[in-house]
Amino acid sequence: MKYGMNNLVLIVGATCVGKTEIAIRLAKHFQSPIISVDSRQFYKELLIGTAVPSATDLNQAKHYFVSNLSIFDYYNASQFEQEAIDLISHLHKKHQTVIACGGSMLYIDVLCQGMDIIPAIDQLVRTDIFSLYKKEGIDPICQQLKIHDPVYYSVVDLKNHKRVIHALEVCLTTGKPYSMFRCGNKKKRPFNIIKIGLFREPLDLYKRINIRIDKMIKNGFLEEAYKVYPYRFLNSLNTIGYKELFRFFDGEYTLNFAIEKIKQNTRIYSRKQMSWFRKDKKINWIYPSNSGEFIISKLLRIIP
RNA sequence: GGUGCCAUAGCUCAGUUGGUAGAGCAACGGACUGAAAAUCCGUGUGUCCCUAGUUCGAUUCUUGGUGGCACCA
Repeated sequence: MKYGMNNLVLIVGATCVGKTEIAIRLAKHFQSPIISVDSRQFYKELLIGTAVPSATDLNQAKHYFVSNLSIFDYYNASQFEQEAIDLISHLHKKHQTVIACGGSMLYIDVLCQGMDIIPAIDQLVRTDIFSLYKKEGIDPICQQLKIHDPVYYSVVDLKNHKRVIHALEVCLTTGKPYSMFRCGNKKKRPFNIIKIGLFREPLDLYKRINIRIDKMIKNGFLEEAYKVYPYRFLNSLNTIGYKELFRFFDGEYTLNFAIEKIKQNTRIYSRKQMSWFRKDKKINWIYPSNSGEFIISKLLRIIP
């Protein structure tokens, strides 16, 4: 680590592992703000179901990217990259160490190494392609992609409609193959990044997940979800917890079944997170089952 | 007590005209560059309830058990 350089201490880990508590302890130690890297805590209408930190926790340190958007806003990882990087460089003027904390895998990677620059998609192109997909399925989209970008066509998962559709959107908007923009360059950030991963054994984690979800229900998750039920078609509401409760409101699920499904899908999500994080060799893993003081003293040995 | 039906993967069930078996869900693993809590992909050894018999060979047919369900007394 270079002397005198600014730090970004990034706390990652599966949902429910206990990131918030550690982040706040560190933030208090360094007198530093916290940047949330959680793609669902952005939305101000979603509080209980996305487990945003409590009011008390939020008062312990200045938080950014929490409740900063509405469910009606369009947002993506590239926008987050720009906003977060600008904010961090601003914060580094006052704080040598800034804390970041969250579990959204793509957003974490984008924060650390950036994303390729792609022109904004034309809205007309987007709706055209989507209605074609709705009408005729993925095949005609794949065929068009084959013509416009044979390179990407040969590597993309052709069954994953989101990838295929996006690639074609870029081709048709720009008139150039999507693979031209997709170079995968990793950006160097002008600060040290210290990645800390919190790990718990699955059974321990699953127990915490169950407790948290039961608590959410007790704290009024149903009311919160019912308020946004009319807008269920929004992407921001295609979210674990909300989507299962919507099916309960539809009469398709009983409440108990919906709650079981939320727990189950949260477990699955935690495994997907771990399968992403396992590949990242820069993460320093620690076990948060130890006492808070012990962990902080251990972390301070890692952080320059 | 009598009769009938059922017993196969963690669960719900297919199936094998006798050559040791497969779907859905669950579980687990993986991918991931502008919708990412999204989206997509991969993985099935299980005493085919037990016992005895027929057979080269039984999860499959027969006998007798055990358990469950239904109907009749």
